[in-house]
Amino acid sequence: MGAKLSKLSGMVDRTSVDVESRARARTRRAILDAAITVLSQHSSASLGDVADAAGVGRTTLHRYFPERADLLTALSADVLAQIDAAAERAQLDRGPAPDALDRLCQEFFELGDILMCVFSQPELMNTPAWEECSDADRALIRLVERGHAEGTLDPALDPLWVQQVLWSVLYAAWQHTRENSVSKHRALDLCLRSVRKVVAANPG
Amino acid sequence: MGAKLSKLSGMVDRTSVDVESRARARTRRAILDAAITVLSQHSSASLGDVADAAGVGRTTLHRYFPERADLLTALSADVLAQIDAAAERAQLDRGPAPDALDRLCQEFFELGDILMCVFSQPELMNTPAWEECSDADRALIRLVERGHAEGTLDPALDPLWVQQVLWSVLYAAWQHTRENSVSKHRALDLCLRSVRKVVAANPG
DNA sequence: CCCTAATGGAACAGTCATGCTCCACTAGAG
DNA sequence: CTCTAGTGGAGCATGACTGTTCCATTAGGG
Repeated sequence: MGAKLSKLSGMVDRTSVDVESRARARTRRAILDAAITVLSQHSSASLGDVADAAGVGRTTLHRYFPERADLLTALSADVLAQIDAAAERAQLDRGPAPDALDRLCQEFFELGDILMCVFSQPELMNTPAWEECSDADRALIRLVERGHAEGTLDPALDPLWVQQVLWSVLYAAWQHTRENSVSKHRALDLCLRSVRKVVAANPG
Repeated sequence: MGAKLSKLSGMVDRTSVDVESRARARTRRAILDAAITVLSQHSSASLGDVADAAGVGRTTLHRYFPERADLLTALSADVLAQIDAAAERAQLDRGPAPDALDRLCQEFFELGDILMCVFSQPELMNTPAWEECSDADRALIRLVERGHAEGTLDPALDPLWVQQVLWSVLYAAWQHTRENSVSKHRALDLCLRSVRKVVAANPG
């Protein structure tokens, strides 16, 4: 991919590069979004299904991602970036730990299908970049340790477990909306309430 | 399948039927167990992989389950039966609701890969028998409603949500053992502690 | 020991996703 | 308007999985 782009940019001037990038970036994004939607529901969907969902031809998809592995790699990177961005928005280092966890929960909940992708494709997160040390992961670990120090988070729950529970309860919330036709608002409320109760420091 | 069995039983006497059934039942069980193990990790694994894991030839697998769909149907029924059996063992109608939920959690935790199967293959549970009304489901719903009446379970959490959280925290616990090399004992402890905190009625 | 059910391997055709090429079409920059 | 990047469709070769048949071998009951 890099070879092709550099070849193109060598053929045209700077302004043209921008315009091209706009068109290509739009298509690329459409494909990635479609991939997230489709693969979050059926992890072994064909590339044709993804192309259809993206509203592009299979040929075009192959032009952007020559092999299936290329699409998955790009998908992985995109998901990782969006998760990190959500964690950034939550400003985990600010305010009481339980409140910060609330904010993170809400930001992650908004990710929707991206969330489900991570769950239904755990093997997709085995790239070097995901080796359990994304920015979001590290921020969350810091947050939990801070909560322990503050006495606001249950000291019996180590950071990795808090992370597991957070993600799985988010998953539960989305499943709750899908299977039981519960409103997103209600699901988020249950999610927040449940996570808060789990991580709360024992009053005794 | 039924046709073949009835044909066989028509050719031999009663005692032989039992012996045959023993051999066949053993192979059948090996295949189902292998399917649970393999498909819980890679939901689109080939039948050859399942046969290998079961220690039988692909031909033999096809003899028991002519088509892939037949295997999945049998798998679904088997998983459902094992879940119901686990719920039965938990005796949900006995004792305080939180304690009963604890027992259910422990029984489900022991199911291991069966648990992961349900998670990674939700589409597999779309058979008539699974239409959200298995014995285990109904028992759990009764249990939560009883807890609400007793005042021992949080009235803000409806039965379906409790079910979602229970399953997803169980999933989290198993993932915790897989990814973070945590002992099963420790994971179960965290799981029980977390579920208890979530469902507890607010003291205030 | 004998016999049969049960199994495993090999081979085969059919199906489907994939990766690739070629060509015609369209929109948008100049 | 002209030209080109971008696109979409048809077609083709390939490989993997599937479902099936046939045959040789083995384990276990009588």
